[in-house]
Amino acid sequence: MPELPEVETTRRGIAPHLVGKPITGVIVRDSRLRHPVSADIEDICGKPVTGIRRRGKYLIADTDDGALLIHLGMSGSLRVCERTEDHRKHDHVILCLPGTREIRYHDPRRFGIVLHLPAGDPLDHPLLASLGPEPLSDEFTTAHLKAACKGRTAPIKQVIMDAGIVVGVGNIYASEALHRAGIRPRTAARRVSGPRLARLVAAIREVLAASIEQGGTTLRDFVNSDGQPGYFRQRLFVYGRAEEPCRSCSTPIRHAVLGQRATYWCPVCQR
DNA sequence: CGAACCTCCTGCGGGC
DNA sequence: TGCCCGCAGGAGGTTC
Repeated sequence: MPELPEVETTRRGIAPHLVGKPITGVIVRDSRLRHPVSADIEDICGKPVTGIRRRGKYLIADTDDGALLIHLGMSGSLRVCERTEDHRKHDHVILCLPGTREIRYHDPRRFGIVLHLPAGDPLDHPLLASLGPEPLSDEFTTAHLKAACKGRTAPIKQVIMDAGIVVGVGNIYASEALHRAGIRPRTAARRVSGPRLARLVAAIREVLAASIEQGGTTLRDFVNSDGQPGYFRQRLFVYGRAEEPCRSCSTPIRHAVLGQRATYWCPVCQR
C-alpha cells in the first residue's frame, strides 16, 4: 500500500486540481470500503476546497464546512481523469470537478476509507486523534522515540510501524530505515541504545524524504494522480531483495516474517 | 498495558 | 492450460 511517500505524492498531484474549487458531485459506484461510504458524502459538494492536507497516511480535503477524509488502504489510488473515459473495475468513488475532469478513488482490495466529516477540526476525528507525530516534523525526536521504546520487548521494526508512535512508516520503509541505521529488525526496542535511536530517527526521515523525491515506491498497484508509478523501488536497499547482494557490502539479503509481515535485512550491515 | 494472532478483500505469481 | 495456495504496501480487533 501507499505509505507516507506515496500518500504525499498523491496529495501533491491532486491538490492543484482541487484547491480553490468545489467538488461538484460524488458518484459512489461501490460503497463497500473499510467503512461504508454513506450518502452524506454528497454534503462535501458545493463549497470550495480550501486545502489538501496529509496526516500520516490519511488525506484530508478541507472546506469551510466539513471535510473529506481519505485513506488508500493497501491498494488504493486517486487519479485525475477526463470525465469521458470509461470507469474501470474498482473505481469505487468518483469526485466530480468543475470543467472536464474528475478524481477517481480506485481500490481493488477495498481496505481504504472515504468519509465525510462534518464541520469541526478533522484532526479530532477518532481515526486521527491518537496518531503519533509526523516523521518529517520537528516533533519526531530521538527523545520521543526513546520514550516509546522504553520497556518494550517488541521488535524495533514493529515499534516504528506503530502509528501511535510515529505515523507513515509502513512495511517497506521500516526495513529500509533499519538498514540505513544499521539496526536488526528483530532487536527488542528496549535494547536499542540512545545513539542508535538517534540514527534511526535520521534514517526514517532520510528514506521517506528520498522516496517522496522519486514519487514513491510502486510494487504493484501504486500510481500517482497521473496514473504513473513511483521510481523509488530501484533505490530500495533491502525490501524485496531476499538473497540478492546488499548494496553496501554484497552479503546476501536475509528475509523472514516478523509480526506477520515480510522483513528484510543485511546480516552484516545490521547488528 | 503490551504482545501475538486474526481479519477484512481482490489479484497475481508460483508450483504442480 | 488450469487450479490451488500463499502472499501483498494497512490497521483495527480479540485474547491472554
